[in-house]
Amino acid sequence: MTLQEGKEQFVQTWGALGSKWGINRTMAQVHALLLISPEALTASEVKETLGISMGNANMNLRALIDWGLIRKEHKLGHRKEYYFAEKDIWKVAQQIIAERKKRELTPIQSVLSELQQIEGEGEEVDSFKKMIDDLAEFSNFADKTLDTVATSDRNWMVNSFMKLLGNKK
Amino acid sequence: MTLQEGKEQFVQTWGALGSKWGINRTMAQVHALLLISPEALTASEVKETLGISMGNANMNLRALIDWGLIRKEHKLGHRKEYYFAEKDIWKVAQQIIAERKKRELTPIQSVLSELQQIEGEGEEVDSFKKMIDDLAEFSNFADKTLDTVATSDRNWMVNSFMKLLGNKK
DNA sequence: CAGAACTTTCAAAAAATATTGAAAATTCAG
DNA sequence: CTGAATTTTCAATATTTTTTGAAAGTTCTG
Repeated sequence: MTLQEGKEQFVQTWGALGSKWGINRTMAQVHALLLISPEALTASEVKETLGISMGNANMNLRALIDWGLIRKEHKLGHRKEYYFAEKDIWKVAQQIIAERKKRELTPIQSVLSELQQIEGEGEEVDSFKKMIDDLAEFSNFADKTLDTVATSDRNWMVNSFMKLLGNKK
Repeated sequence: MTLQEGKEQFVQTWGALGSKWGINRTMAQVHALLLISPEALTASEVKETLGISMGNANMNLRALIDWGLIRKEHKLGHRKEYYFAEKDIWKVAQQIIAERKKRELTPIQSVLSELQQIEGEGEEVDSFKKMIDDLAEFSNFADKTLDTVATSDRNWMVNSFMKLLGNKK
């Protein structure tokens, strides 16, 4: 397999993975492309490489900036904007965790608190409340765990989990 | 908020969450419905409650069985099949983790090993290989961590992560 | 400051995904 | 076994999501 083939397969694979996780396939491909690009790229280069329209390239680049996964760069003497990705995979993971937590976990927690307020008594109400309580407890656990992971450095992560693995039995 | 309203909002919310995570909205709603249903339900009841077709109900129920999140039950003297969900949220989480790991992480790891085989030399090849290596290392870490989480009981999970949180600083 | 280069927006079109409904298959009571 | 009840399948349809492309906006050079 040549470098070129490898890069293409990587972009495809990353795109497929993204779409399984509720992330736009093209956005994931743009991210993949920038991850393996040593140099910052222009929107036009992204457009050409992936065979997408300018508007599409632009929208997905902006979405990636919103996610904190890539940044813009002005090159002196150049008119165009250059885009480059955070290359440290551990930081990438932390950023994704932090964003999804903010976008999804927090709203769920607020819905769960509301649902804990339902009125009425009886077996049915109790069992509903039990499920909501369990979910709230679980999401609390997830919240704390993800916070810890998302604010830790790589060495801490690896060490702690290795310890965890060792302790288990 | 009444029980009925609460149940409806829960089903809606769970459906919306699922669709953000690459899970069919209706499948997530069916799951939500069974999670908060003290009794096992027939496909017809699911169809009626969610206002979907029989075919759709059937397909999503089967998908949930494939995911190991619900099971069928034959009731003596009844012709119909009854469906019920695993209610222990920690087990549900473990099941989802185990399934997604099997369906997504494993295939990615195999692609990454292939990509480590690319030929050629030079700066560009080295930086590509570096990224692939980093991803492989990360996915290994994720694999082990998720394995640990997915095979542990709830108390072990809570305790360990609480320790982890305590140790951090 | 004019206008070329580049970026952004967004309504319309295309593509991908989910749903229906009707037919086929299966199951089981009588 | 028979046939009514129920479940399953899947091609056609509907819905949702993504992409395009053209127009508007912005920026910066000369």
